[in-house]
Amino acid sequence: MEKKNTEIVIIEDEEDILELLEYHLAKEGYDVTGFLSADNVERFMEEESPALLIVDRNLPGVEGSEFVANMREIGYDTPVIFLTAKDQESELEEGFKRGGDDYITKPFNTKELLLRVEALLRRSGVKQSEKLRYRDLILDNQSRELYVDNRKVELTNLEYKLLYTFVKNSQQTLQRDFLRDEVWGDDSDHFHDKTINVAINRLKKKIDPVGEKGYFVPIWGVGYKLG
Amino acid sequence: MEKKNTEIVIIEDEEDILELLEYHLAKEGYDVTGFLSADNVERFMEEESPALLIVDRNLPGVEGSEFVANMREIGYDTPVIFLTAKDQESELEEGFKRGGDDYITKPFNTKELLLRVEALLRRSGVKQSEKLRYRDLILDNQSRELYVDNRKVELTNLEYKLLYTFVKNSQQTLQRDFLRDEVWGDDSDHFHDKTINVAINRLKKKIDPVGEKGYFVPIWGVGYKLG
DNA sequence: CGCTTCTGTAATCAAAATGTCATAAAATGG
DNA sequence: CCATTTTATGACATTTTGATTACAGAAGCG
Repeated sequence: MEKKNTEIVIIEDEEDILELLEYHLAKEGYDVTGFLSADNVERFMEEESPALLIVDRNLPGVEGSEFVANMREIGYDTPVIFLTAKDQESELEEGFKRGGDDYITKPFNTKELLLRVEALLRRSGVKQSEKLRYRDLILDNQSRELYVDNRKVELTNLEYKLLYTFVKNSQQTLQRDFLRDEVWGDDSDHFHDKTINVAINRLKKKIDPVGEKGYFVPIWGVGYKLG
Repeated sequence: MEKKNTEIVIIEDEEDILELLEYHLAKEGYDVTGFLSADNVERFMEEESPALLIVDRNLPGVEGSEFVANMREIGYDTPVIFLTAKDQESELEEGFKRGGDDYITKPFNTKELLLRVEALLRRSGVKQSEKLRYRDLILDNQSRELYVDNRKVELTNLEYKLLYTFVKNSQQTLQRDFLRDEVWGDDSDHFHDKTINVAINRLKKKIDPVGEKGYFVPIWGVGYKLG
């Protein structure tokens, strides 16, 4: 999912709705944190810097719009989507005026919510970095991170370059010479025969420790290709 | 009105609605230019750079969403509000996917439209926030001050630039070359390998003397990223 | 000037990554 | 099925890189 690392905070006192939201957003690949009240949200934001807030207008204790107004005052410009049960214009207006960026009325359509979330994130400049994917691998060149089946896997520089080269040229069989030039650099003198084997072996173990995925298929006498 | 000089373009083939929109938006102080079709809009945008487009989805000739998609393709990222007569989810989705930023269904409530316009303009950077945040760090570019967990911390010029570069590009892994260009300047010849290490080390000690926050994560052989 | 502060350089150490080698396993061609 | 070639794997050695500290030149400032 391309939204990895995008954190979303939801503040909603109705537990059912909170869970529903968490479920759908998490399914889209967002990192979601839910709160039943605005109480500890500020502290959380200091620690995590979420990209988006989804806030119920009618919260117990501090009103949702009031909370957002406070956030704005102390300098946060995190985008906000308000949830509002009623469809009254005055409330709606107040929400916007206090610094909300969008709102949606309950009961809401999940798809619409997701679209609004996406649009708001795009608007607010959350970088949708270009991502390469192959099967369940996702390479994020912006942050130089690899996700395997949505789990982050740490790679060394060499491993990353190697995997990148393969994913960039999936479909093709990559010859050893090609890999040497592309990954190690043409200048590489004294290139040991088995260096590539070892490197691929290490990479394989990191992205598929069990060895059931068969990402790399050796082409005898030629090189490797993705499988 | 503080919206003076903010130009808005409306493309709407129903003349009544166009006039209505022009009237209300002009009353709010925007500079409004209406078009009955998308025909001459591109030329207009080249000359005027409006801050916002309001586009009917169902235009004669070129479709509204198609028009916007074209605009995006040739590089415009002007925010767009779509007007759509129908309430079909598929259409809705298509509009968002093609790069529109919001939509509103006809018949619409004028007040809501105005609120959306306001929110969208605010979000798209008409109003700049001078504060940059990351977790519990607050960088105030106005005064060049840094607050860590609401305590002011003095930074040297270099340190500020360095930290600013990181916060501005949180999410990303910043390569050493990039940092050198960005913080030290491209002219910097004879750049010692470890200069960046030392600079980051000093910065780390200032903003996190205990060393428990882990702001900077080294990416081996590449650079650093915020963690 | 003389002082302080900032910042680059160098040296040392530790950790991580990568290369090399030895051996096992697998594929190929008779 | 065997001999040969190629690849896989694990252990070890080497190299590269980063953290940290100390030092010294440079820049600002009174």
